[in-house]
Amino acid sequence: MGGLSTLSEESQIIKQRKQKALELERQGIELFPNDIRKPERAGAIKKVYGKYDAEALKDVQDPFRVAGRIMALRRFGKAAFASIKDSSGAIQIHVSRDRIGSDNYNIFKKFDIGDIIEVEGRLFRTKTNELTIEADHIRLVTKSMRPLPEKYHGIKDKELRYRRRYEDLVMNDEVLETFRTRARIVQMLRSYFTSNGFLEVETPMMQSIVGGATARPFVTHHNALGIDLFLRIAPELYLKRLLVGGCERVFELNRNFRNEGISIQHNPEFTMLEFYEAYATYEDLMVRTEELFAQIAMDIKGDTKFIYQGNEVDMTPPWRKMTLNQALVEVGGIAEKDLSNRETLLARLMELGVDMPKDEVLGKYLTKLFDLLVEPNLVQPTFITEYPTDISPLARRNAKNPEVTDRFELFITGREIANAFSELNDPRDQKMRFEEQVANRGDDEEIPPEVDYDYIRALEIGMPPAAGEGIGVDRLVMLLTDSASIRDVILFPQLRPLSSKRPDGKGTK
RNA sequence: GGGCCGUUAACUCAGUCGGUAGAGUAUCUGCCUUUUAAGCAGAGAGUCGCUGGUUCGAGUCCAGCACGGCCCA
Repeated sequence: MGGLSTLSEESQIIKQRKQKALELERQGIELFPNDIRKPERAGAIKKVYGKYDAEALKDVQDPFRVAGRIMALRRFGKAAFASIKDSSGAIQIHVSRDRIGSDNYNIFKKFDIGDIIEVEGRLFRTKTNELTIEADHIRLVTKSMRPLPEKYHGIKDKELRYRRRYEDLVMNDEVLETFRTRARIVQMLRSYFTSNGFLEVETPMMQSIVGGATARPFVTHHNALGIDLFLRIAPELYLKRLLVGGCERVFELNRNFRNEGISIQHNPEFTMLEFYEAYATYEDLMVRTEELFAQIAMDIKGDTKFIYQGNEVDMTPPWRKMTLNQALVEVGGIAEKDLSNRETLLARLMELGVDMPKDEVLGKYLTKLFDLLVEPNLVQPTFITEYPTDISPLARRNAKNPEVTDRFELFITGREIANAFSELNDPRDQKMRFEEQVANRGDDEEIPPEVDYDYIRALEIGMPPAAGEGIGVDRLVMLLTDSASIRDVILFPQLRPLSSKRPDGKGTK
């Protein structure tokens, strides 16, 4: 696509625009002035005077001064209408030669769609009853050297929208709306935890030993220390060190990095909220999660029931709870007697087109089958509990059945949104599980290659009984903004660079 | 990693059976002082993603590659 070239300087439109800019400059017009006083906001003016009819506006003597981007321009020789957009909304202006004088009007004639301008004048209503500013003064604020996308269809190509989010934001108002909602959700999460006595902290993004999740990390190198560092895949082990240190309620709201595939619900860097609460169990966290999510839904949607991608989601507590095995039987159609039968599980996986090694722990087979057969069907909020211990190395064993842990994952609209458990705080058990993990690692890059003995040491100092949870913030935002792709809730999602050169000259792959 | 689809003007898109490139918006020129996807008349604007191949001739057919989307793993 021609539009994807980095700077298509040759385009005649751009040449013409630069030419016009030069002409304005020669006439002594500043193209990028820096003495614009803070303008009034289009949205605020509309909010107040939207109620005034033509008669009432005649009594409003005060002029209003706005600044914004010209989004539409309809010229008629000696007068023109334009739509001026700022971050609060758009307002129409009317510019006539008789009112601003022919010198100024000739300058205005050189303004283009996309330019940012300042306009001052009184309000009136047009024949078609649109609230409009009759310009007394008009001034260029920032010259635009490049044409905006088509005014009616805007910018639709998803690749262009993600690569040039600035243009997407200019053209598609709902984009800013989505990110405003995102900001509100983040703010609500933060204030929920803060007001419940949780301390917000920041723990290392660069870690010398990865941990806290099963995922391939990004590797970087610290020159002065002469060591490789990993971008964190989770903050968990540091937050639990803080529990040891006496921070009984902590949370961190920040980015994690996982060196894995990119998909409609995966971005290499994503935002996670992790919180830890001493003297609580995973069952307490279920209640907390219900309360928190219902509260956010009420605030954003005005209801705990809302539509996501055509399906109604009902977040009214309490939510459905099932054990992993129950879900596999009832939703996944696995026979109960097969749940511990490696051969039949493997055979079923083969049927589904998944070839897994024969020597994996049973939990891997069960969760893989769950991913395929159950997860997509969990549309309404559902807590899945009793995850096998062999795939939950940081979770506390269930008191009655040590083969499973006191853990849940939360699924909504067929996606994992949260993962929580009562924390393992017995350093002996933790050490055993870590060492076993590392011993069986092979060359699995998703498993840390070394045991974090300092974390064991911390547990030996003593971590109070606690429960912790991670919430996928991007996915929560997707749910509440009815976004189909994680890229729609991340301002600058990761894409392959357009022209990255490899040493072998073969392009980017 | 696999499958399907896409990539043509700044943007949104057509392009038939293989015959040498089209529209709308935007831009430029002219007309136009109440329009709102303003209107009317005219003009300019293209490495048809890239590289090869088949052919007298390729946007179109074939192969490879790049980037993206969706689905699967």
